[in-house]
Amino acid sequence: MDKKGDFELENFLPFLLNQAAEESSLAFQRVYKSRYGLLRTDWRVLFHLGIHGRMTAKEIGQRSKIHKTKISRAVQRLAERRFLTRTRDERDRRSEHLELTPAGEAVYRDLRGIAEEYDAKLSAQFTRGENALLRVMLRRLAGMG
Amino acid sequence: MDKKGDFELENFLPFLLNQAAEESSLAFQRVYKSRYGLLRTDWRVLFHLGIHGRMTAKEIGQRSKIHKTKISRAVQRLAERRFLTRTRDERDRRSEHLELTPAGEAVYRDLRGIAEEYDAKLSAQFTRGENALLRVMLRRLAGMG
DNA sequence: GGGTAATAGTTGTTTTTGTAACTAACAACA
DNA sequence: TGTTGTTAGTTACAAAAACAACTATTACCC
Repeated sequence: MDKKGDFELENFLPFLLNQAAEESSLAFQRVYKSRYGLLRTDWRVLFHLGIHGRMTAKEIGQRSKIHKTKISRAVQRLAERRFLTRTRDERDRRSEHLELTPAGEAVYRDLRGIAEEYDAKLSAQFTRGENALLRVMLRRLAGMG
Repeated sequence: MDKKGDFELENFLPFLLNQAAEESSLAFQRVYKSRYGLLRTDWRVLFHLGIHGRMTAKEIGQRSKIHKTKISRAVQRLAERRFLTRTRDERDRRSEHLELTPAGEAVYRDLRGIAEEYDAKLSAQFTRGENALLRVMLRRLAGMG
């Protein structure tokens, strides 16, 4: 049926990973977008702070590999909505410490619960071993291995 | 070390998939971008035509799940650069058949070779069985299962 | 100390994307 | 035929991302 060769886009890992990433992000995206008006970078930053507590924009960047301009703007949006506070480091006045406000914590807890549920639902289609292996492989591919 | 709970962003599938997708796309992206000035949607459309031969924008959309406006614009760019030709279907004059020009074919063959090589390199870190399982799982997650 | 380089984060400008509304062609059917 | 609905693809405008240049502060080192 297909014209030439045996190359299949559907087996090309970068393509397949992108499709899986997009599809699996959709349902979760709808929640943080419609419920809190957050952008993708927003919830990621929020989660980093929710998980690790106070950190600087730089530290978030190191962990997430999100570009600093995206982080800067996400922090602005989150600060405007009083989801986090920024306090200058007095030892190094270039950087500032970011920390969730109670309101930010509440959003984090809510989204985190949804994330856990959603992750469980995705994982339910596979066995325990398959899930473990998948994560190992993805971490390796992500350069987090 | 971490402040609260045991939730780990690094295990959340949508996050992990995105990181893996981005990281694994980087090297290939550099090639099609720097060598041919193509965008992500451009090479995908190009590959669909390279693999399946003549098809309409709609058919590409059905297979790839790329939105029709993105396809429309990619087709425009590819047509401008004479990588493909558009011919109206005389039976249904709303749609047109897209087909790679020899120049487009050449680009496709080049990129396809690079894609195959690159995919092989990525796959080399895993066993045969692991690779097979990974693709099955990703296809399922991508809704292509 | 003074000059140069590095770092944290921000801002401005250009590309790309997302969304919705649109055109043109066809279909269905009274 | 005419009316209404659908489909293929495009265009316009708003939202977001990418990239480069910028400010402010600290570090290095002669």
